[in-house]
Amino acid sequence: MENINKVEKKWQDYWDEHQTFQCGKEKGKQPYYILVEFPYPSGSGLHVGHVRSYTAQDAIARMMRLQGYDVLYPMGWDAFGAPAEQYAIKNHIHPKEAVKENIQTFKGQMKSLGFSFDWSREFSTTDPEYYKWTQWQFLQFYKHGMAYKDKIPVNWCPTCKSVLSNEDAAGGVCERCGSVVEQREKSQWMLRMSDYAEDLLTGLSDTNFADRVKLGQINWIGKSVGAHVTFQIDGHDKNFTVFTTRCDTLFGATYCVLAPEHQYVLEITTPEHMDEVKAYIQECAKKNEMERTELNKDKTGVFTGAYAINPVNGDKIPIYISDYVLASYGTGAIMAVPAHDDRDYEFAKKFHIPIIQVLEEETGTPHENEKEKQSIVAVVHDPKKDQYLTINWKDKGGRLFVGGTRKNQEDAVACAKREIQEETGYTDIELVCEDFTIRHHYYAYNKDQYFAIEATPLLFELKSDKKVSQKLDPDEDFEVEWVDRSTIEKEVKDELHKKSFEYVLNPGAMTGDGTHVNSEFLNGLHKEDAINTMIGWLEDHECGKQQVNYKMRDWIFSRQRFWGEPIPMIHCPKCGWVPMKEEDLPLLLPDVAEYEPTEDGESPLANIEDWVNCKCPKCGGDAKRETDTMPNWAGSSWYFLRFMDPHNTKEFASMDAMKYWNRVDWYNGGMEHTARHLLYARFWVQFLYNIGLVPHKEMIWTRVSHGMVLGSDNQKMSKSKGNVINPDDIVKEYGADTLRTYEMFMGDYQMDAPWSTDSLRGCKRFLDKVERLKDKINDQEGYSEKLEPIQNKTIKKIEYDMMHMGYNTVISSLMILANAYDDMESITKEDYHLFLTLLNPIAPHITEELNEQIGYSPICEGEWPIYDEEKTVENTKEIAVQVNGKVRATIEISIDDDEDMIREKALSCLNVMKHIEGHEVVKVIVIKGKIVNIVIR
RNA sequence: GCGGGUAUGGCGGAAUUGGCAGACGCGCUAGACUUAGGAUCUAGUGUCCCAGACGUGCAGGUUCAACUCCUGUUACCCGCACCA
Repeated sequence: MENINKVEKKWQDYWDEHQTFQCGKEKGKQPYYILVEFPYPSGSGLHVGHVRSYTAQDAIARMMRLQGYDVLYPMGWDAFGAPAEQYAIKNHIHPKEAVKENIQTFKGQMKSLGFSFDWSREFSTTDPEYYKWTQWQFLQFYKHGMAYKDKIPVNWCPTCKSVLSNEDAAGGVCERCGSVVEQREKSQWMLRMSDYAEDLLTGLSDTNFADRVKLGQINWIGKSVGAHVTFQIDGHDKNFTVFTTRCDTLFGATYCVLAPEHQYVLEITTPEHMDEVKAYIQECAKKNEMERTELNKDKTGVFTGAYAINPVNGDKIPIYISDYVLASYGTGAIMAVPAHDDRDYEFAKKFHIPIIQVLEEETGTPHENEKEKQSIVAVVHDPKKDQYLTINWKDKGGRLFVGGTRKNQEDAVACAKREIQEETGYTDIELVCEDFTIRHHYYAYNKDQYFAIEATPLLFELKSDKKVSQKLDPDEDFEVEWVDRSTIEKEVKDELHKKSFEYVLNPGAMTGDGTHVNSEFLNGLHKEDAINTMIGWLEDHECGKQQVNYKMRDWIFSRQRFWGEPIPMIHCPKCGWVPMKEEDLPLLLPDVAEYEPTEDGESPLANIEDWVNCKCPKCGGDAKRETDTMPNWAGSSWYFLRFMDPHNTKEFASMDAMKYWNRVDWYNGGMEHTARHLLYARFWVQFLYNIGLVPHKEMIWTRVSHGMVLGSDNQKMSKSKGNVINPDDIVKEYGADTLRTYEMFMGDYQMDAPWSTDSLRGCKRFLDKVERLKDKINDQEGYSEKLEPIQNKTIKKIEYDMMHMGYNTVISSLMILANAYDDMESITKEDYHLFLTLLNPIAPHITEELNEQIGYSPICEGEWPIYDEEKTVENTKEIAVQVNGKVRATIEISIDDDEDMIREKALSCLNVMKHIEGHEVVKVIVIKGKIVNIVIR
């Protein structure tokens, strides 16, 4: 098409002039709300990644409008935030100006791509008319006791001079600038999001989020059910509480650990340990989170000199402090059970703390009337040959290690040494490790007896080949063989011996399920029952109770920045914190030229005296404003509600408008926002619901996430890699429709896909071909009969695929349809118009233009075609005939052929006959309309 | 370590319920039309020892039939990461 950009502009202007995409105007249509994450208007302009998701949602919006829905597809700007502030500081302009410029760029780009947004609903989170309501909602949080100020250790970015949320400081580095985050104490506004942990979890069942999105939410909330257990401190009139998910292992607790920041540490530390403890605490304070959570870090810690009393057995167990216990999770204190927790195991090994096994893994099947025995499984390793000593019982038991029963008073090691000597003759061996016992059930045929044995796995190292003669019973008929590891993995079949080998080769805590031992009233119980029994015991003895814990904490809601919504709170020396009067909102940001953060980390607003000084709304006395602003996540937590009623000056959105649109039917965004933004937004909405301001507890029904557009080198696009594609360049050279078509065609929408300019050209060729098809138009009326099946099938497929995000197959089926048109001598005008309508949601400009050229009224004002199910079925079909699962022929079947007929046809194929000749036909499977399989012998 | 995802030609990727693997596009090869081709058209294009056999990361299993279901395993990607 000549001058593609001019044609595109023509139709963009047409849509603007006719307000084609304004919604909510007509009564009686079914509303449908399609949402894409509104962008942060950065200085670098629209990314091809934006184009991908906006086009996808645009295609659905355009199709559904033609189908008669009242489609809300809005766009706005999430424009508060650090980059705009930084940019403004650098260029000595107000961030407002920078944002205005960027919005203009973004909007221009979006228009040039023909997205069918309802621009009449546009707003920016930085508009006072919008952030007035963000502030108003903050006041509601405050008034309902959901916002509070608290002095807490916070993540401090020394470069941005700002406090960061845990989320923004993920991994111990500032998300914005990458600096290493420090810990500081600061008074911060907080929202009680943790109160909503359970509701946020259960609310997921009222949504249709993709599974991976739901999982992201669940993991972030991090629920764990466990117990609180209270430990008395020996010699003190004090106790402390630990959180544990495994209170069933309490009999195995051999020490406790407090976080270095725990309030009791200095009080309980004995004088002789004080110096060491203080030094350790200091060391930890210096370390930032990054260092503390460093990979594979060795456990560190010190003994306080104090002891705790284990409530179940009265044992005195040492109290340590260590930074592997986090002050911020649970109670900041743990009971340590080294036998059954990996971290405790590691710590206990390092500090030589006793390890008590209280849980035995079980193998085999339990049976009545079992005889109890204690036994060993001894693995002997020869380091010189890297082989293991086995006993090959051949068909009388296969390959095993040395095993045997413990005699009276004999310990496991002695027993193992004796058995090794008796069965193999080796004597010069050294114990490497003795692992946790395993409970094994088996049946001994020779004794006609069921046994339950407690077996100790042991590992020895062979020092030399020194041997004495074996001492065998007459019935002991086996070969002693040294074999390597792979042979053992293949040939040792016995469950107990297999497990034992695994145990001794990878010694560590036993964290799985099993049977309790050494645990008095829990003995014999499995994990689940034991936990319940123990909780009952703890509650009866008033030293513990069931407790649920969440990883998710309260939301730190303060930022020491200029470019955010001011928090509408006033501090009065007499009245304390006082909320602003609602009628005084919005609290505007001042128009000043300087807003660098202060050195001590106060918000830039603190420097602006005119602004800070005010009167107390309660007593009228001199007071000061809060100078912190809200985090970036605030404005984006409710913007989708505002789109339903964007010009309302009395409410953030009217209940009527929200009831009309009902909720966001389909929300698309990046995977990177599916955890945090979505959680904040849901929390915000649930709160509004609880105070009666929105119609549903969950206002977002479906949430999907798109894959990234990668550079042609398969790497994330970035300026430094030089692989960035600017959508403007593509639009200019190939046109918006080509870019849109390509981005929909490039691959599975939910997965990352690399950019390919070659493939883009292919899409251009496709659109050119569509244009050329116009030359085939004849002067006949209606649809070409020959094309009707494929036309109807294509309509059906496109509808299905669109709603299932199969955009790439939407286009491939359109390509197939185009090829079918191309194979025709000629096509009718109606055929052509149909094709243009189907392609229109993806490529709206060129289809409108061609449609106009053949004399039709605009597609955007027309209707989506309705397919005829009957016509999607073709009269004849070719199906495959298999012989023993291999395709040997194809046959043509007619729609009314019955099974016998099809069987007949299949069996009479020449090639099929050749393959069944001389064989017996066992059966013939006929799957109607699909396949015939002839099974022969 | 935990959680999730992915693996199919030279490339991007199809295969809705187990039913002809490789749709569609790119790239490539040959030819046609052309002064020309980054235009268009025609034919071809998984591999091989090519009447056939083998092929969806690898090893098994279920089935008349497996990319699809089950068991085990490897690699890569993403998220979380001492969460008791």
